[in-house]
Amino acid sequence: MPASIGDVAEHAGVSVATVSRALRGLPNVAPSTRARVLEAAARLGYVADARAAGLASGRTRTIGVAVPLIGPWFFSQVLAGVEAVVTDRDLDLLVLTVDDDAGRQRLASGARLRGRVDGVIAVDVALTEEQRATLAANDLPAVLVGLRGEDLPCVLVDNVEVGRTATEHLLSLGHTRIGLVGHARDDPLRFSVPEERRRGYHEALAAAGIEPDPRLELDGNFSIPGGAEAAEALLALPEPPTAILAMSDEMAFGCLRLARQRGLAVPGDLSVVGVDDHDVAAAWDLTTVSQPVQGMGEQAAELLLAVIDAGATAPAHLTVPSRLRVRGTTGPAKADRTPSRSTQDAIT
Amino acid sequence: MPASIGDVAEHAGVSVATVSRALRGLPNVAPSTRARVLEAAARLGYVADARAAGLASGRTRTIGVAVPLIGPWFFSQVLAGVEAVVTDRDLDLLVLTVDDDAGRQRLASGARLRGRVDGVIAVDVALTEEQRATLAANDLPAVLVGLRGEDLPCVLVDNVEVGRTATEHLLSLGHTRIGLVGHARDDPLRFSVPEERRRGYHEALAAAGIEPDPRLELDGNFSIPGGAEAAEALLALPEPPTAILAMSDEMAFGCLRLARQRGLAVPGDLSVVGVDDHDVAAAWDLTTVSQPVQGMGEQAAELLLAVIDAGATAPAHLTVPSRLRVRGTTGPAKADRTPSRSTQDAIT
DNA sequence: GTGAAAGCGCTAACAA
DNA sequence: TTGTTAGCGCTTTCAC
Repeated sequence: MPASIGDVAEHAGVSVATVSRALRGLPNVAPSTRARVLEAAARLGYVADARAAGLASGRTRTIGVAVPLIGPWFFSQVLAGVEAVVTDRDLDLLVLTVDDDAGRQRLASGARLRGRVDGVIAVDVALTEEQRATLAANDLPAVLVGLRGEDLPCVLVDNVEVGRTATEHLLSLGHTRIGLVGHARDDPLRFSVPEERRRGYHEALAAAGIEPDPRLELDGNFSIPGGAEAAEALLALPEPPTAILAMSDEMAFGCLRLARQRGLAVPGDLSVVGVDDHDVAAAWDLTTVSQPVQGMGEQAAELLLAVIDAGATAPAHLTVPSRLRVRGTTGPAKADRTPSRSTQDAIT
Repeated sequence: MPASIGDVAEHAGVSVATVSRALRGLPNVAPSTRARVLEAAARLGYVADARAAGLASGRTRTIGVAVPLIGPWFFSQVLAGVEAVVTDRDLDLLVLTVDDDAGRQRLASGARLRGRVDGVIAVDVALTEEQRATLAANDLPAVLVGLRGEDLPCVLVDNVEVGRTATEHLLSLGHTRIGLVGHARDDPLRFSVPEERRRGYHEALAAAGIEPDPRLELDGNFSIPGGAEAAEALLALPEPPTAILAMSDEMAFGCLRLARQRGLAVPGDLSVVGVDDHDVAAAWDLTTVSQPVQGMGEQAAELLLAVIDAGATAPAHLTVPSRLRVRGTTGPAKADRTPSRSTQDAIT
């Protein structure tokens, strides 16, 4: 049975109101009184019950983050970013995974979050148009990361630019057959990231006068094995690509693994570019388009806290910069690759 | 202003007690009454306030996880494991970072957690003996992951075995000069993992009749850059090692990067073995000692829930298995490496 | 099967 | 500067 505020009051010989004030550092408490209260609280090991404090004050001092998954690099980095600012403000962090429509509905309606958090950050949560509206209409302050929502503050990357930048880099190296490894969602209207990156890829190809070849665009499931499988399928094509743009570094790692298994030189036989700038990317010497993932979490948290503190403001749409980082996995396209390959085959 | 239980009661024409019972699925509610209540609740979009429910019931339906950091792979995987079982039981997850002594003290004393969680899992939190005792004496159910605590339930890996297994593998390949890249904590009594792995390394060397060379044991900070730096220093030794045991895969990645930069063949010139079986390890073909990281999180959560549900039980100490996974970064030691190197130098 | 009422432990007006 | 008191919104006896 932990000590309650009444116990402290009794021991300090003051009222509970004074204990509350003294412990929260409010003004209008005599220094001597405050000292006595602090002493009594310390002696009793008193800590205010968060539920009771929250119930009475209307606040929870907790902010929620909704992610589809916790384990993958991207989400763990966003979480770390949010955590940094949340901890800095002496708030707590509630993490919830939202990976199905029931979860999205609960999130949008505010169910399960009432009395738990003062606001929520939804990271790559593929809400329907209607759910977004519900969330916005909700009394719960919310910020979106990764996906757009008109009437809500968002932290976004220009994913069309991401796709275009990476593709232009490969084009500039002379590649003309460029594989695209991404993710085919059931509903691209909701999880729009792959679709936008693909658009950038198409734009860059078009600008170079290259006709996109649908056979070069494969699903990689945003995972390492998925990337490997996609690369395998691409390389099995009659006219395989000389370069691959993977929509995440993890898929790029899968491509690199497959290339190594096939004995292909990178970038000699195959160039690979990723997206993210994963911690491991530099160690792997992977060319990639970086995004400030942790920074996105921080920005989202700042945005959310501003909404919570200031009440409703105009929903800010923040676009964070991406940047091409050229490293060792991309290089010039061979003038003629197929011949040299035939030669190899002949030798074998 | 969200609807309260009173509003629902009014709309359904029953008392608040009945609403509470009906909504929580308790028995002793007439089906027709329950239906009316559910209908009213749905119409009003009613959700019980978690603070009020918690205050009245004494429970929070939330469990806490304390980690030193959120971003690194190991912690994000443990979190994912915990999250899986927590979500399964329809509980919430509060994440807090504890990375300094003030934080450890707060955690041990239960401060900041009162009224927030029903129990806490501390992952690799380097508590002092005294703090562990405080935590154990606390009314807050707690489970430790990674570090031992006599009077608390723990989920552990046999880290001596981890070090021994990895070292024996290298010895069996003929390596005799084996570098060790780990972490030098101020107080190895508190964060004992590196010390234990080092012990296993020493044991294996001793069993092979090899005298340990302190110059071969370096700090790698459990990070990729740290691993690279350590590898650099090791390779700069007059008699460089032919193999490196890195205490984490991330440090092993750093070693591999450095090796590649130096133009060293792996495993031809240098063998590298890690610990963890990081997602990326397989893609990199890294030999490593795997531990069921996500599983450790799950086990810890199960243990904690058992303590919460069943009250105080004998503190279980669970040891999860580690396993050597031989892949491509380890190979036979060259018979004589130094000579061939001199030749190279001469040519250059 | 249902309701009345007493808290849960705190904060925030309002008095003094 | 300090105390009194009325909630915050729910759960939980205890009656009926």
